[in-house]
Amino acid sequence: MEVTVPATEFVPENIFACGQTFRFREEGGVWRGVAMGNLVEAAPAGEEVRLTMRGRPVSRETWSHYFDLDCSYADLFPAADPVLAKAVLSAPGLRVLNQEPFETLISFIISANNNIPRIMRIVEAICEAAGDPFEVDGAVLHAFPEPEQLAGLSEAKLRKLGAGYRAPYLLESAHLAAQEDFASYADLSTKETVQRLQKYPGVGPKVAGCIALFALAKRDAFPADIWIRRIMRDLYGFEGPSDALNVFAGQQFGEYAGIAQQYLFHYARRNLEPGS
DNA sequence: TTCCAGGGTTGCT
DNA sequence: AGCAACCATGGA
Repeated sequence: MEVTVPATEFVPENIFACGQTFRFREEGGVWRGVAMGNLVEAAPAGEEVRLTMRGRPVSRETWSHYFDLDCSYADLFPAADPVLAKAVLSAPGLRVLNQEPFETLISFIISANNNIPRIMRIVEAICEAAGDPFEVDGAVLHAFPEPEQLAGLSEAKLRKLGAGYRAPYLLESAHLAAQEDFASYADLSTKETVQRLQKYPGVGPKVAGCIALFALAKRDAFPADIWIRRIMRDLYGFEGPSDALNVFAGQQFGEYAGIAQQYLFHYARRNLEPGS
């Protein structure tokens, strides 16, 4: 499968290195990662970016949804916010993906009180330990595990892979997810979605917001990590619990507040001071 | 050595 | 309901 996209609408670094997915790396100007049992490559091709997917057959429509290609990222927000406008200008070609729910659930349980390079290592180790192997050009890659496959690992094994104290959360959540139909979340409001996701151990309001936004297409979900809280405090003068922050974000950024959140996250990490 | 990272859970008030 | 201590790990 091959898809080409205008380079102005798809900047791999601002998509894959933005903390929404943890399986993509850059090498020699080409971004590679695994999604939906495929090796995904994003390579520059003149005025376009060529996306090449190899592995388990997946329809073009599914890929289009994965990369959110049917959504134009121009004019998503109310026009009168200079901070957001600056953040948007600083991250051209950013897109919010629609990832697999179970992978997103597990990845963001791991993300709690953790940093992105380490999250990537742990996710990769879990895929190698429990995911279905597949071969592309003689290289062996691994899909993200199904819930039953992850549930088959021991707590000791998960700790050895770097999961630390989150190991039991991962196992219990994998067992729960094996009984779950994530398609049923399509009919729920963002608020109901975020509440229901918190039945998973290791999932609080922030992680639930990430799953809602990055996997369940709830574009008004507004997950607030330390960087988002920092930028909301310093540049918007807002501090408060996640419920109040969601209300504020909806008023300030509109129905695509989650996409605004992704621009702001990108901007904060490049322009704000760490710590405090 | 201490602090920090896309936080959550537990226990106390 | 709000709040603080605690939680594995590794890089800075």
